[in-house]
Amino acid sequence: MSSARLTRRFFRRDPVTLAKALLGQTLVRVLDDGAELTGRIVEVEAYLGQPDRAAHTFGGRRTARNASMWLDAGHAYVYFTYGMHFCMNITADGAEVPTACLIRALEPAGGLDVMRRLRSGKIDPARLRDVDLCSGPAKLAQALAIDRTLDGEDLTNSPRIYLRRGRPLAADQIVASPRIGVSYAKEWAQKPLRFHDAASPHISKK
DNA sequence: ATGACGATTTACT
DNA sequence: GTAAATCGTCATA
Repeated sequence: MSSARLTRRFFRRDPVTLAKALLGQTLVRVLDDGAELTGRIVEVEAYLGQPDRAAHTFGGRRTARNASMWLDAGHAYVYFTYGMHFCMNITADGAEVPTACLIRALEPAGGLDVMRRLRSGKIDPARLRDVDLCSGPAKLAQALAIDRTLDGEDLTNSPRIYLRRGRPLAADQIVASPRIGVSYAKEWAQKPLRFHDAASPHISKK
C-alpha cells in the first residue's frame, strides 16, 4: 500500500533536483489542537552547502544554529533571522552533507482561516488576500506556525509537519532565477538556484 | 564582552 | 523607492 507522506527516498537527492521536485508537493502542518494547515509548494531555493557563499554552511561552517543542515535528507532546518522572522528549509542529499532547500512560497490549500489569523498582527484579517498568506519564506512560516521548535524535525515521521505527495511540475512549467536576498554571496548570488511554478500567482515579490 | 549583520516584511514618503 | 522593526548568532578580541 502506498502512503501519501513522502519518504526518505524522495528527499535523498542533490538540492537542485530536490528543489524542482518539491514544486507541486503539499506541505502539511498539524497544530497541537489538531488543526491541519496545508499549502502547495510553488517556490523553492537550493542551497549547495560548503562551496555556496550564500549558504549558512558555506566553507563547512557548523554551529548550533545550522546544526540541522547536517542531518539526513528530509529534516527541517528552521532558522531565525532579522530579529523577527523564521524560515524553513528541507535538507537534501544525506547525513553530514549540509545542503538544503528553502521553501519560499506556498499556494494556501487548507486551513486558510487559521492562516489568516496567524498572519494578521495589527492588520485587519479580512484585508489579507489569499495571495498574501504564504508568498514569502517568513510569511509562510508565520501562516503555518513554524518556529524553532520544529528545527531538526524529521519530516518522514513527524506528526507535526510533513510532505504529502502531489503532482510534480513538468519541466516547462518551472522557471529558474537568481536567489533572493543573497547579494553578499558574490558570484553565487547570480546562479539560477531559485525555482518557481510559472503559473502560480502565489510567489514572493521580487 | 562587543558589534555587525542578516536566505525578510511592512509601512511610509 | 526608502527605511524601520528587532534580536539571536557568530567572528573578533
